Amino acid sequence: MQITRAGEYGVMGLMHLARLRPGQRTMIDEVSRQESIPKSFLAKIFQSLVKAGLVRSIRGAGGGFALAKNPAQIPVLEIIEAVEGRIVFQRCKMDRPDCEHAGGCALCGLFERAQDGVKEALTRTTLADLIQQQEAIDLTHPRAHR
Amino acid sequence: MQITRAGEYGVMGLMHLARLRPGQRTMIDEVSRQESIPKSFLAKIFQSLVKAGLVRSIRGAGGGFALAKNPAQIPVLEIIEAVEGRIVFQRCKMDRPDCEHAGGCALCGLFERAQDGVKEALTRTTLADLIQQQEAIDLTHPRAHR
DNA sequence: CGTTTTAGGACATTTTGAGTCCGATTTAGG
DNA sequence: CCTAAATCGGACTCAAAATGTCCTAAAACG
Repeated sequence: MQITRAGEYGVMGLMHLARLRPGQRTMIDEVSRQESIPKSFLAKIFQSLVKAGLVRSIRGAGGGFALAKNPAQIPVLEIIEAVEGRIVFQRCKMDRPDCEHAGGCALCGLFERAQDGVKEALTRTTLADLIQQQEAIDLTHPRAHR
Repeated sequence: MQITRAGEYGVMGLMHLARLRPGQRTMIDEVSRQESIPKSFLAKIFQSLVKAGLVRSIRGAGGGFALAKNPAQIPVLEIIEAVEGRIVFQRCKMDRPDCEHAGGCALCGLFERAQDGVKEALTRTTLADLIQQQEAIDLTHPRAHR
């Protein structure tokens, strides 16, 4: 019951991209160093983000990555699900649609509500919100690195 | 990002106990068969529930398990956390209290809100609610086995 | 062409999930 | 007291998932 490192790194990576001047691109190596994320792991994560259409990749010398959408249009849930796959708590319906609990079992109903609780929180906050919140924190609580 | 089988089985086991006449006890073997849960796995899960004070165990011949509290006094979250350990999404504060993000980082804040979303749903529903909901479902959507 | 950079897949390692097994302990009943 | 019936607790196994690493290919710039 946790968000994986991969998902977390994905969000951090996108936060990094979102802080660039619009249109500017940056390389995996840069992001990796600045955010202290293992480079080849981050590379793989970015591949998922590209496939999900959140990031634009430019190959070859002078290439790199850039955000493909406005940060305010990217709910954090979308980032995490792009990396981790869809969040689904409830099991019986997904394993087999003709689940023995068909018609709904109380437990599955509850799990679905719990899942919606997570998703709601992760949907309400966008990448833009996250950056703005971070700036507010940095302002009132300054620290050398970052 | 899921509730584990162990947690799920724990809730199912307690639902089973809660359906007994008050004061009545039942054996692991009985619960295991009726709910189709591997016996020795369920045994281990029940140990956690006993330690958490949700279930009373009676050892020796003629022993078994019985609910230790009123089902209406048992939020499902309590069951799941008894079995799985506490639900904590956020990682930096727990790995080391002097986390580099001290003072709060935006991402941890978000994860905390997501976590609260799950916990809220699992706290609001009690074991008694779950059983009542299940009865309602069984009524409108009858099926042979259970 | 050669260098830089992403793409993609195969591989390695560690942790977690999901059980199993077995000896110890407790208790009821004969 | 002895035995059968239960839970207790820990060690163990096995598989899957998380977390990376590595290497070759492909693309693009100069």
